[in-house]
Amino acid sequence: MATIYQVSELAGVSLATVSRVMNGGTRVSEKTREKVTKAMETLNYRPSSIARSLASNCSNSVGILVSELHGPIYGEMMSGIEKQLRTAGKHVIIAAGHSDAASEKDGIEFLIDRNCDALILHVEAVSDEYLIELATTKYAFILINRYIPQIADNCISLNNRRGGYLATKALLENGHRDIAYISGPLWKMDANDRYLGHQEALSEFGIACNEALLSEGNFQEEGGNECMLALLDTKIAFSAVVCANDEMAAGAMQAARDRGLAVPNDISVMGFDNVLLARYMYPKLSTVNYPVQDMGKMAASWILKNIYQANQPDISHVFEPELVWRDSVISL
Amino acid sequence: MATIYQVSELAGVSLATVSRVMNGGTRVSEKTREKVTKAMETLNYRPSSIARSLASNCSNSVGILVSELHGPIYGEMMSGIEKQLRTAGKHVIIAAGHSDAASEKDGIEFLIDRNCDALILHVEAVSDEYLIELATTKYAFILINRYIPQIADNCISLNNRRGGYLATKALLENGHRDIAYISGPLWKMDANDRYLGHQEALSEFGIACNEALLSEGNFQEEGGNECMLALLDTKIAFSAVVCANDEMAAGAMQAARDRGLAVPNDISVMGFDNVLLARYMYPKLSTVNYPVQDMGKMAASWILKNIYQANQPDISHVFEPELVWRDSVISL
DNA sequence: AACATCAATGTAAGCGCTTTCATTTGGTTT
DNA sequence: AAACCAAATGAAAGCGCTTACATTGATGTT
Repeated sequence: MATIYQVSELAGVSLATVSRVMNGGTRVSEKTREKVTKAMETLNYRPSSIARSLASNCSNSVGILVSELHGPIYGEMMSGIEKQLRTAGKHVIIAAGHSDAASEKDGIEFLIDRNCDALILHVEAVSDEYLIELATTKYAFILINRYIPQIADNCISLNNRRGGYLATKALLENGHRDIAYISGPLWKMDANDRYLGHQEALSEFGIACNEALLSEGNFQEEGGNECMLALLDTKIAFSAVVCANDEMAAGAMQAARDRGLAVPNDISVMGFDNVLLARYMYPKLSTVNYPVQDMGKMAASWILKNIYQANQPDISHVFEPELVWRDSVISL
Repeated sequence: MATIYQVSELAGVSLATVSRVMNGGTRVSEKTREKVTKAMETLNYRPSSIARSLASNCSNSVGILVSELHGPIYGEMMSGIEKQLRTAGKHVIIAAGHSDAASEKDGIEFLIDRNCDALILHVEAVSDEYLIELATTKYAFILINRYIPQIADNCISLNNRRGGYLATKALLENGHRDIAYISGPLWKMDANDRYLGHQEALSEFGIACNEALLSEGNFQEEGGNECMLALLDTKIAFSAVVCANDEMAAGAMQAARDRGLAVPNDISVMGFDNVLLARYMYPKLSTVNYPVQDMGKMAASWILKNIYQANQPDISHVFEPELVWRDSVISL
């Protein structure tokens, strides 16, 4: 591996000059720039990103922590982030947090120890306080899918409440009046917001929210299944169920079928997130779109702008969901 | 940020000693080890991974290039890799190759420029020659899901042929005799191998392979859909179709339904890969399991063993697929 | 012609570690 | 008590860059 030293020697200039032509910025005469460039090519010179990092105190790396590397949401998110960041010559170091507080902290520490210039965090278990402290005292990061008022500028989130509202409103507008709800764990803010939106839509249509028609799930297929069964067991009639995410909707559909109910004819099902599999389900799932890839891109932009002083369009901190109409809901 | 220098000062020892206690290995008296450890804690010392990398000529990072960060397969794969590598204190830098030769080369260069100690590559467009040259002259890497005889030790792949064989054999054993096949792009080795397995099973049962019942798709849902339509249009009767991956199976099922055929009663559908969505489809898809997460882990082990001299169990280079029996196939 | 100015280039001091080699230390041996 | 030895420690030279500051040499000014 050729070093900058050998380049400088071959080109007959000083180290500083080589460094200058590498980094573009400062003025170097056209003649020497050419000499140096040619020397670099001859030697097939590759600057050592590590040495640069040490000398410049900037690693050009950003860490990203997601709950799981698999799973429908995270892939999209990382995809958006990577695209944006690689274009800018930054690289992405990944780690998984597994939705567990200790493990999430671990992941954050790990990334910090890796000298990332900044972090993109999708964490759900770690406390607000921890994050607030991290933000104010130590490290640059942006939070995806979470909103903490005290550090609002570090947050990029979805308007979950509006999403919940849209889902239920769509059902309402199509004649449904008895609507069950399968929520995520209500201690999670997004789950809670989505449910709030549901209530809002109901009350807008003058319908009392029947607590008996709420079942709290775990955001997973099997939870959706169980909740649906529980709902059916109440013997309270309902013509539609809205699920706080698509996986649970899949489980709910399955449960309905197992009880001999047809979707959507006997019961309409609404999802949330619009993950890939929503399109693959049968019937295709009506759901609410969560523009997670765009949000990933935006997070990357935030970092480019705030950490690397790059020009970037304005940052949106809250994204709006949209209804996606497919086949799992009928009009009454 | 405290540096090693401050630690050495506070502990009253030399830099070298601090370095020694950090790196465990060499002998340091218990007393000084304690002094140093305490000093580190007091100062909340974090070694700079960058400085260490520069000095030790080892970045402790491994680059991973996948076709897409989203998509059902890659998430699982990265998940396996990350788990394994992080446990060993290595970090993972990701990049996407987008199944395009130029873009894949780009990604590889990018990762090399990032001073990765080794690479894990899931590439499909780049040529064998390029990879052979890379392997022999320049860089350490392991290939996932690809087999190149000349550099077999750098490859971890699935026995695709056997998978194809298993899929068709299962159908055969359940009484199906007229079996259509929707393949992936046959220039891709995995697609071709799967098809070869299909033929093998047929001939084992003494059935001639009818070329008219082969339709070449693109490994995507919409391709599966089109192929199925084409197959149906031939008017040749068949009671089952095996698809070279699950996405195409989803498309095929959709197409069958659009033509008024029930799955599995009128037609059985077999997939391949056992991606997450196979479980979510309706009916649940019978398929062939592709243990991609384990393969990711194995790739990581290979690197740990070969690059970092860690103790690791023996490396398997080819993984065996297994049949997953679900609801999309009936017995005749 | 003497001087100020400024772009182009060079010098050298780090950045925070690892590692080789030399030195010190304290316990054993005789 | 002298001599010896291994274990513990220290000194210092890098690793391959960036960058503040110094130097050089054209050019323009008076």
